[in-house]
Amino acid sequence: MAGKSYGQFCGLARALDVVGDRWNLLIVRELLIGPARFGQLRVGLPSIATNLLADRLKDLEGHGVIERRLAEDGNAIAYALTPWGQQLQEAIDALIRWSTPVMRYGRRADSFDPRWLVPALHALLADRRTSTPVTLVVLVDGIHIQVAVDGDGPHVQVLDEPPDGAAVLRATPETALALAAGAITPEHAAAVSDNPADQVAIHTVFGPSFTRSE
Amino acid sequence: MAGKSYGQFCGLARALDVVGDRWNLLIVRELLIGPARFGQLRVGLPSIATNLLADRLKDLEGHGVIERRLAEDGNAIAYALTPWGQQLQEAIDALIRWSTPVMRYGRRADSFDPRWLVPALHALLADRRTSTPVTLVVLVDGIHIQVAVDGDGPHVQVLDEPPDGAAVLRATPETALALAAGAITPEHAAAVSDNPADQVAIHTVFGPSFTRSE
DNA sequence: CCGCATCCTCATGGATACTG
DNA sequence: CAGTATCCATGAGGATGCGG
Repeated sequence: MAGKSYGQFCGLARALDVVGDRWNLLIVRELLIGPARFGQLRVGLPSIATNLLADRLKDLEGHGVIERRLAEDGNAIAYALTPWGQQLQEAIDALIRWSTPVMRYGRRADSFDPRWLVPALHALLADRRTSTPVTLVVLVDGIHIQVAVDGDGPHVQVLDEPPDGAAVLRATPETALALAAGAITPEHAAAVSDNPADQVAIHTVFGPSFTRSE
Repeated sequence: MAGKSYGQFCGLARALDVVGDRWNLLIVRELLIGPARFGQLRVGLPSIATNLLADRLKDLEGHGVIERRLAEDGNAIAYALTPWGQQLQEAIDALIRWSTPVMRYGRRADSFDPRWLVPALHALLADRRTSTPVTLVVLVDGIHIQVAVDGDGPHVQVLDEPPDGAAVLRATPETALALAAGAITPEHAAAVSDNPADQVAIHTVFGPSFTRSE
């Protein structure tokens, strides 16, 4: 059921023994966005075979990376990361940052789920700090993604319903990524917004990467 | 030859399209220690099939992660990381740090190469900074590993020949890892050394993890 | 020896049908 | 909806061959 161990007394090899099998880190990515049920995982992992998803979930649970819970609606099962599993965010962030050269090629024929911007924005904005908290909502493909930056760093989450009164930046996936990666300037992106208040949030979140005091 | 793409417009998925196949990150780990020839890679990757190693090297070269060079001795081929490939260190560091819970089980029946302590020590000491540079040599299984910490962080490398005059800590693999991970105190390790000068270096390198000014 | 290429076997992944 | 069972395609693992 599980992949074969490398049999090496090495941290990297042992980490890969746990999460190195195909699909495993993508499942963790999905659960990093939030707890999910089997069917929801299938949506975020189009093209995974159901038997593989079931196998991987068992493996990850057995290794202590994820756990089964009761879903909010009572009797169904939901999967969620354990504290140890959540600590994979640092590694996933690093891999996402490393991938920026191959993301510049654009979407091509790949599938896309706007919720994937959650880990991406977190990774690319990981070093952001602000003394006064700032919130910006990025609207991509009809999904509202809230990016809040404070003294602890960025906090990114999907909003279930459109916010009112918040600064909103409507963007394509490519634009949102390029902005977070610093490949295009906030000035360029801000042009698409008409609200002056939005401009401040856009510049604060996506501005130069050194620590900002304001 | 190469594994199948996930077909997702997501940084993590694209990163895994490049380095997610079995053995790939372990090959990068070996090259992070230093450029190596085919045969040297086989030593650091016991149990890899030679055709797989050849395949993976082609894949990684094709993706721009590694490159073929002329070895030092002239006409042979050596493999080395490209600048982009070197940037995988951040991700590998994160995976190594994440693996500490599964490293505490000890070596068991796994194979071991003391050179694997190079990425491990780098990962576990990554946040160390000192205003005045400190150098400590860790001797494990007859291999001398130099750990130099300065204002830029730790610099870890294998020494080809024993140093003279430097502080040396003789340790088992488990002890070296536990020390770097903060699982045991420098006092405990320092007991194995008899040289008072060594004690300073041991405490500076392996002491509490907050930034040290001295 | 080193750096692969070829062949063969079998475990794993992938697609689809099926069941509680 | 949440998986399990089945079957086929593919890639890993291991042995061996072979030119430089």
